[in-house]
Amino acid sequence: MSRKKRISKKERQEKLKEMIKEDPFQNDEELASAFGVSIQTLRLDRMELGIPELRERFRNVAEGNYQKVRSMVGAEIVGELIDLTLGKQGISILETDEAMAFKKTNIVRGHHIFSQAESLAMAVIDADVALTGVANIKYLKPIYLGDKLVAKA
Amino acid sequence: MSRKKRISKKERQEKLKEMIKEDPFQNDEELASAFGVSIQTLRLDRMELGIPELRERFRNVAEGNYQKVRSMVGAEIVGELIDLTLGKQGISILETDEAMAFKKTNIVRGHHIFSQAESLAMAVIDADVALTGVANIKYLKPIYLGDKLVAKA
DNA sequence: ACTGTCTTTATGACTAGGTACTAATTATTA
DNA sequence: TAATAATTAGTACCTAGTCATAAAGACAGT
Repeated sequence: MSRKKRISKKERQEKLKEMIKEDPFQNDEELASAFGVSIQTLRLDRMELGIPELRERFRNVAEGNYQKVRSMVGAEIVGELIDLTLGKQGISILETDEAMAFKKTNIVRGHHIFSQAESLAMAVIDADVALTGVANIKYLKPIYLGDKLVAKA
Repeated sequence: MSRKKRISKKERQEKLKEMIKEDPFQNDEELASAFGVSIQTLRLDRMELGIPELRERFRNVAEGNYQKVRSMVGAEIVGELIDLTLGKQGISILETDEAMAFKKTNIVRGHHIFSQAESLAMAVIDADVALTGVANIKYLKPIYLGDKLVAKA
């Protein structure tokens, strides 16, 4: 008479994966009690799924994101970064470069256009959230090597 | 006859601040040996400067950045997110909202304009690095509630 | 030279959030 | 019911620290 037939291992693990994708910053205790299982069980699940421990998850996200920011700050990737005040504003200028385009066509990859604006924005964002307009970049026309992208209000 | 007159406390702390700004992901041991002081000294320095421990630094960067991404994925903040393929492209539409502007003037905060484009770009960026044009948003004119921002190639 | 203060280093107890392993208990199923 | 799978418990250990206390070293002024 199992009053609350707990979900199966497989089910649980599936949900665990989702949960961690949604919010990777919960420790084993929190996750375990979310499923109503012991902490050991949850750890077994994590192991079986190859999910690293909380601190490593923090590290992963932090380093991953830091690289993006660094990729901006370090001029080598984003180009020249002018006047970046974290949390306030930033301006970056980048000459298009071979590495950025399809090597064959010299057409700059569409999503890089995004990236430019976006990564700058990333640097700028901080505590305040809420945005404004419409990012409406839709590959209206291909950008060629040397072209410039202007994001305008 | 101090052969290698170690730098002063003040000097050391100044450099420490810089080092951590440059690369926040070093532990006390690494930092201490970088200065040739004991780990305790370095910890004192950190305390005096109000620099949190490594794990907290990880957490800060991770959570800070995760929020940015989440703020995009979760439509409640960025608005409607259309067609976001991580690592490839993304389009988001957002109606301006009271929360985004200065409550008095109804002028949308300048850096949010950035944020819009940038955070989208963040979502798009992934493995590929290298960007294209020029983000040239310079508060040419104030954006009012309901206005739309168009980033164009 | 001695005192007082600042700085640095040492030491020990404690913490979070784990890993790794062993063992025992509880379900489930053939 | 016996075998197998799943869960739980318990212990020792780890990292990267905190916090408090104490001792040792450096340097200045008198």
